[in-house]
Amino acid sequence: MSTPKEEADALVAPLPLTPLANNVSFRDQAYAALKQAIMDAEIYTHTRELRLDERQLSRSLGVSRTPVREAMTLLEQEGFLRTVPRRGIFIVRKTKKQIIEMIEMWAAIESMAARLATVNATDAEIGSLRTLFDEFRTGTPAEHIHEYSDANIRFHQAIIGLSGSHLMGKTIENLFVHIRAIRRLTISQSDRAERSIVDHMRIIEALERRDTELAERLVRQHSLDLAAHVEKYCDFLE
Amino acid sequence: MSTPKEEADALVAPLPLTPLANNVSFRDQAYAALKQAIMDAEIYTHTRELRLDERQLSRSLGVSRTPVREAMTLLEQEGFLRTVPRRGIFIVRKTKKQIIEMIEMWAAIESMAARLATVNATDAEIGSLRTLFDEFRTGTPAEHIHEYSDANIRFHQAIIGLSGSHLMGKTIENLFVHIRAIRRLTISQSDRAERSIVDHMRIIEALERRDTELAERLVRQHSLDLAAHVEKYCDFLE
DNA sequence: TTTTGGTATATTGCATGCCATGAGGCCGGG
DNA sequence: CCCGGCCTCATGGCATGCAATATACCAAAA
Repeated sequence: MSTPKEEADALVAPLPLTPLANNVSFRDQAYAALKQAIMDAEIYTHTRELRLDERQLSRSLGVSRTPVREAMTLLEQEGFLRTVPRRGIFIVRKTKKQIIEMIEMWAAIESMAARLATVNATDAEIGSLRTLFDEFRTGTPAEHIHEYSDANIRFHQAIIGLSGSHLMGKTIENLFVHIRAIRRLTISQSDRAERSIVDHMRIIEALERRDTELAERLVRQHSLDLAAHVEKYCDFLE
Repeated sequence: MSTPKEEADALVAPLPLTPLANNVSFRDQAYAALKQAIMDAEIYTHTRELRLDERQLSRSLGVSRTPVREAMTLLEQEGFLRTVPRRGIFIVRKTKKQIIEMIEMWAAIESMAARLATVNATDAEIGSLRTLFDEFRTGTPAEHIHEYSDANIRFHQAIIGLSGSHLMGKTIENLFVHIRAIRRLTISQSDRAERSIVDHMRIIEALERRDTELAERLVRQHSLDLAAHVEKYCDFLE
């Protein structure tokens, strides 16, 4: 015989359902689609200007202009687009100075993240870096630049993750969209790939030894080296 | 007698004009107005939830909902608002953890800015910090907390400015909107104001001596001290 | 009294149409 | 050939109306 309480429990049917996906508004979908399209555009491999059209995009996405406009408003604030009234909406190509600023900002954030990681992360979390590192090392740089570059970025994002700072993760994410676009153009130059592997190994060791100052310095220097490299050899970026 | 080349040069009239300010769309005006209103809302001095209404705001601003919506889309992405479909739009009150993350990010950026400043800034630019410092010191903390706090923030923004990084300036600007809101609540506690003056003086001296490592360390520690203070004494933040 | 179902209301999401504007083409004059 | 004025229309900015739905309230049944 069941008590009233038990009957009630049986009736509410505690099926473990996921709360449906509420945040898939057309605006957010358009935002994601446009951002992906911009990332895939390989904007630094050619020089013609890339113009978008609200109406055409809304037709392509099958929604009205309003959510597309709102998505483009977001992308404009993030620095991916620039809208000029009555001229069009253009994909922004970053100048060399802007890219260097982004790399310096990356250096600032990731070095602080490394500092925090030596204090906050568990040994297991730090240890997981070695997995990513293997992934990174085994990708033969010259042949699989895409996979190599992506593994590289995942490694750095993992360090940010170790800091436990959600804000840093979110900020770096957008920077990497830009940096990734030019990284493929720089990673194959000189012996940067080889040196990256050494740098990454040293960073892991410093984190494992909880050497706060060293980890911070190594991470910072690794990024600033890239900035210096871009400064010297990437004049093709305007 | 002038050559044709010289005549041409004379005709082009190289007046250094600014490209006019075209960005005064209703959307941008609404964005500025709303952001200011949020900053003035003193959201941390009371606990009731703050809801906004699209239509009421559009009536207040004298425009339609569309530009207001786009402005709110921006503010939502910047973390000032949170919209819940068919519920309303709410001003976000940051949790203690989020505020600490913002202060850590501030520490990351400003310490890197100090590093860059020791390399890039001119003596005159660094010297201008002393002006701000006097402004900061003469504001008697206990009596004019607002002016004091604003002068404080201007000092830190000036350091970011010395780095020459536009990106860092823009990023810090939004962080400070949040940090300013709680700074007034913390600056009067203990002897933080007195120590800030000492810290600022040491930072200026390190910059003047172009001591990259020291300047970076002092700036970082100054910010991280605030983070630790908030961690210890600001439990009222949720 | 408690619960359940229905309905009114409030509020955002989206679609659509109009408008102001200026970029670019065209033409006529020099 | 060059230049300036005019016209057209593409295009982003904005206003507005409809749709969807979360919430509150109420009435009726258990």
